[in-house]
Order: sequence, then structure tokens, then C-alpha cells
Amino acid sequence: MATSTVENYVKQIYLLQPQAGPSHLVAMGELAAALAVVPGTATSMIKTLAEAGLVDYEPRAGVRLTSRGEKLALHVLRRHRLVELFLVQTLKMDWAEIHDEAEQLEHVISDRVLERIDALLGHPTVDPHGDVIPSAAGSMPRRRLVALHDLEPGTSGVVGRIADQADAFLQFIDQQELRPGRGLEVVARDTLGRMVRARLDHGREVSLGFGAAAKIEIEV
Amino acid sequence: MATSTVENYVKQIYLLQPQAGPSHLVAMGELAAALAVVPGTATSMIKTLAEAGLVDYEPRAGVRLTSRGEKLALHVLRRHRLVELFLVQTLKMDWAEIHDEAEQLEHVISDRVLERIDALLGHPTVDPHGDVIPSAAGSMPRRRLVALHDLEPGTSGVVGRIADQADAFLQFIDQQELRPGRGLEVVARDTLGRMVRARLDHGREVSLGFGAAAKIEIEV
DNA sequence: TTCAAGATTTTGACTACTCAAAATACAAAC
DNA sequence: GTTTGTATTTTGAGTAGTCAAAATCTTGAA
Repeated sequence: MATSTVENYVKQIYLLQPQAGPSHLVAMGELAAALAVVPGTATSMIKTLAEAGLVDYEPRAGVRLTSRGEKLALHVLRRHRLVELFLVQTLKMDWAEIHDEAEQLEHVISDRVLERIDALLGHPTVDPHGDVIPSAAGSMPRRRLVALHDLEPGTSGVVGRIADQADAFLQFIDQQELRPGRGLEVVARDTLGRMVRARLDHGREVSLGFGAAAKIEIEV
Repeated sequence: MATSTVENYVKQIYLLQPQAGPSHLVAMGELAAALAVVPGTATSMIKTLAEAGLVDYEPRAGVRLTSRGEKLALHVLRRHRLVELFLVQTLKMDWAEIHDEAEQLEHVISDRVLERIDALLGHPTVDPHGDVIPSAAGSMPRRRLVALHDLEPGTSGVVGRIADQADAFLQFIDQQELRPGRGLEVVARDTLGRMVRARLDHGREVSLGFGAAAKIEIEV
């Protein structure tokens, strides 16, 4: 059985993966910082995880989860998010104090207890922060995502996925403040000029060509 | 903060103390067996606990909790028993499977979460096995309980505690409808045949060997 | 009083982490 | 093409807990 430490490592890699470049490799420094250990510790621990088949490790480049590693990460995330919801919903705890509690509990909740909590809460799909709760089978439920350039004006939604891993494009997305999680509403769409205009949830507006908008997937 | 291991040691010493002689010293061998470690491990660990002021250690004689140790033990026991009740009552888990779960959870439940659970359950005083739940302040009322096989025919009382957490035994108790709270009257007792017969408060009668009856403690 | 049996302690070694600090690789700038 | 700065890896050491097996006590019987 995986120790808490192992679970924390794979979980953290999973969470950092989206921010990683097109290689999907999480840098050692970033990982170490996120886990609050010195870089050398992360290096040696990652070697152990690689032995165990949970990650692919490319020295001096970074780490990436194997499918087994990802499965474990999703399992931990499921526990974490169900526990958070449980703390808020059943135990009426304060929104702000649940994260650290869940951080501890996520490592000792058995499958049996977890499924009881899941049932008690009515098989929820999102946690209090709006993060999707992975399914018991160990996969994230599929979300219905629509490319931004396919949305009619007036439609609103939340950025769910960026379907292009190129460095430059991701930097552009960052600059435009279009990272996943950002809410927006389409205000104009010109099929002949092949461009779309959206107002972000904090008021700012952005214009994009269809070529770029096609790669931005929205949860309507 | 005490590690899980430290908490387990003090809890176990607390639980073994009543069976200890008038010296109140728990023998190393017993402690080691209860914790499923080799005796040498217990010895070295106990020295650490003595350093920390949680136990008084008399080499080659045994250990005894200091008042600080007892306070910690009661705190762990409170967590364990509230969690057990919570698992049965709120999560509707099976009587027999809760002990091991609670064994894990008792070490990661914060005071904040614990008090929420306590409130949710309505500040209960006993757990599903009939064991008294120590108060938040760390006090535990002693009850006068008598083993069922020591009761004279004609005596009546209420099942107060099941002194055996083994799965199979708990399932047996369930089948025999002898859970804590059940009223009964001893109708026959055969010291030579080593068995006892009792009529339950809903009319049914059960017969038990002394071996089993010894684990059923009655509040007269 | 001596001795064997049983319990206890000591010793040495191992696992799973961790840090501090020195060594090394790499990319970017000159 | 060398240098410099930063990220990464290596090395050596420490902590908490554990086991196996040898050494040592204690006790009760002969």
C-alpha cells in the first residue's frame, strides 16, 4: 500500500501537470517547492516512485505520471474532494478550514468509508471549490466541452481545456487570462471574418481568430 | 505532536492497565504482543516515551502511564470511540467492520472535526460496543459492570459492554440480539456445565458457555 | 544454593523519509 | 567558445520506527 508520502507526491504531480509544458514533465524544483521539501529530497523520492512504476522520470528534465500513477492520483483526489464536501455539508465546517483537514484524512479513508460518504452526499460530482470529483472507477467524469469558436453570442461558460500544448500558445493563453477556470461570455462571433469576441468574468474583453478559439474548450 | 505510534503505545498501555496487578505495571511482553511488535521494539520505544514524560518505566518490571500519558490515552480513546459511533450511526456501517477503520482515523481527527462529530451525534456517552466515551476534558466515569457468567439466577440487568472486538464475536452478539442496551434476566446458571441461560427483554432466551458470557458485561 | 526457563534488554542492521551542502549539468549571455 | 547562473543530482548524515538474534536478568524448582 502506498504511504501518505507517496500519495502526496503523485497527487502533486497530477496537479502540476496541466501547468507543465508540452512535454507534460513537471520540473523537480516546482514539485519540491509544492511539497515543501528541498530539491534533493524530491529527486531521491522520485527515483523510488519510478522504481515502483508510478512515474516516468527523465533526469534533469522532470517527471510525469504513468497510467498507474495517474490512477492513484485520481483516487487520492477523489478522497480529498469527497472529504472536503463532507466536512462542509455534513459537519457544517467552515469553508476556509477544510482543506488542511482533508489533507490529513485523504490518506486514511478506506474505500468502504469513502463509498458510504459518497452515498450520504448523494454521489456528488464537484467539491466545494468547484473541482470535479473523480469517479470511483478512477477516472474523471467526462465533461461536455465545446470549442470556443462554436459558441453563439450570448452563450456563457467556463474555460475547461486548452487543446494545444505549444509553448507559445500557452503563454498567449496566460497573457489573455484564459486559463481553465475562467468564466466568460461570448459577445460577438463573425463567421466570415473568422473571429470571436468574449467578455471575461472580471470585465475584460478578448478577441480571437477561429484558429486560436478552436483550441479553447468551454464548459457551457 | 504525538505520532500515531506514540498514541498507539499509550492507548494500549491504558487498555492493559486494568488487567495489570496491584503495581499497576504493564509487562513489556504483554504490551509488545498487544501492539504486534517484538519485545525489543517495545523496550526501545518505551524508553522514548519515558524521555517524553508519558510513562514511568521500571526496567524488567514494566510501564505505567504518567498523568500526561493518561490524558493523551483518554484523548485517543475519545477519538476512537466517537469515530466508531459516527461510522455506525451516520455512515450506517456494519458493527463488525468499524474497529479497524477507527484505528486509522483516531490519529488524524483534529479537535475541530472531533467536536463537530460529537455535536452531530448529540454528545453521546457510550460507543457501539458499550465502552464509555471519555469527555473532552479527559474524564471517564467508571461503571460497575459484572460479567454475565458471574450473575446469580434471578438477577436482571442491562448489557453494558461487549469486551471483545473480534468480527466474528460481534456478529454472533448481533445474531443473539445481545447488543449494549438489551435488558435481560439470568434464568439458570450451571457452574459445573459452565453455562448460563438468560431471558432477554423481548422474551427470547439464549444459552451461553462461560467463555462467551465472560465477555458480556452487565449493568445490574 | 544452583540452575534452567522465561522474560527482558541490548546490539546491529534495515526502511522510509528528510536536510545541508558539495558536485554537476545545462542554457544563455558574452 | 568560454563563462556564469540556475536547476538538479549526489553525498553524507540524521530521525523514527522496526526486526533478528545475542546477552542478560529474575524466578521458581531441584
